Amino acid sequence: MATTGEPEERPSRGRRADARRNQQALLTAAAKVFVASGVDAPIRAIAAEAGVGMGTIYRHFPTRSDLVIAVYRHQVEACAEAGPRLLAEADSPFTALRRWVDLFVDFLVTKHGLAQAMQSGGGGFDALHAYFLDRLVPVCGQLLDASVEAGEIGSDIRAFELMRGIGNLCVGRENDPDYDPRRLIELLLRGLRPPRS
Amino acid sequence: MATTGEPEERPSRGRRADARRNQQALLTAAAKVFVASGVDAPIRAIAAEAGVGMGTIYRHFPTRSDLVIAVYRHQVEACAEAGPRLLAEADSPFTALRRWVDLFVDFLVTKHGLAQAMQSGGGGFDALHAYFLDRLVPVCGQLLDASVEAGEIGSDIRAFELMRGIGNLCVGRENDPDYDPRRLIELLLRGLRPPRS
DNA sequence: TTAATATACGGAGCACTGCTCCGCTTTGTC
DNA sequence: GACAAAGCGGAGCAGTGCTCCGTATATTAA
Repeated sequence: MATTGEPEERPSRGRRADARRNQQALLTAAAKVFVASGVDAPIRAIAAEAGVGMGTIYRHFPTRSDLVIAVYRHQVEACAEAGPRLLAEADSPFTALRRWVDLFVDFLVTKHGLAQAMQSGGGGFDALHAYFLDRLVPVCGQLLDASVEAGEIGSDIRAFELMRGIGNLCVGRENDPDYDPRRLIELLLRGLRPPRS
Repeated sequence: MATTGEPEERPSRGRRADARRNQQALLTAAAKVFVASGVDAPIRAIAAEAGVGMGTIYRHFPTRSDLVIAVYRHQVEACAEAGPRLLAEADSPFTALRRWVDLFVDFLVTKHGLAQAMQSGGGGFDALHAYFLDRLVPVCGQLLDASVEAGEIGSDIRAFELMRGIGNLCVGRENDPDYDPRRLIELLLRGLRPPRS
């Protein structure tokens, strides 16, 4: 079963002080290790970095997903909240969509292995997959709907499919000069435009 | 170093009879296990299925890539050879490209985990990645060039990037009714069309 | 302050996997 | 049949995920 939960949302009221400290230390350590070794770094390495035992990390974050979600929650939220804002600010819904996709891609490609993990790769990442989708698909759907309404999009693509495709295109070794996911995503977006009359 | 290989191309002349038998048994066993458990199935499982020891499998196929390549070589070759043929047969270069991509996608999505492995996921799959690219990028490039020449393509996408994008879009659990990579690939191809005048 | 209890900690240990290494077996040859 | 070369098998090591439970600590009550 996927753990749905916000382990660090409630700031640990009523729990023991050492537990709170350890949870914070784990988040900090995980962020550091993720940058260095990717989101599928050995759990032991994160525990060591935080100076705690294996049991502690599993108690606070039963699955890998829980830890990754906790580490990146703020940024995912920011991305989700940017959707409506862009829609209000931009010249047109499609421009907003384009910018939002850019934001999303920026987030993905700077996190080593996150794009891979976000696609239900089959590790302990199921909850992560669900979290991203639950949080961002509606936002993407809103941008998509607005673009359709404005007649800027001809295709009947669904938000889930688009997001999954974008995520997939971001999978792979970062810093590869021969592969820029943005270029392909631009192509994908261009493919959404209505057929020439 | 990536083994460049063709271990089964030369039909084992001059080698001992048991070695030839085992190699064949391994190919058969691997094909079966790949279907059941994907291309990243435990090596032990393949060895067991073939009724040989660990040493034997590593002697014949030093890396996982070597084994995967050997198992699917025929189909990759068929795909590579289909390129020029389609170019000759089809109404237009872009139609040929479209059909070829279809062929490629068919191949990828029916092999559990192959698309994932083909993108240098970082396992023992480096040689596999190189093989696919060496063999298919030139074919794709030919189709792309012909399409550009015919004025059917406006973008300056390179073959490597396109193939990599297609491969990426095919990554993920097969048989997911909510995600059809073909739809996104169609969008991608549509995005290649020249901008409306 | 001290005692009692719930809470949390730590890491040994098991299962699984990749890969190597080397003593033993089989094959081909004379 | 004897011999060397070729090949085989699997024990064993290292890395990893995850669990389990004896021990330590924080908190509360007295």
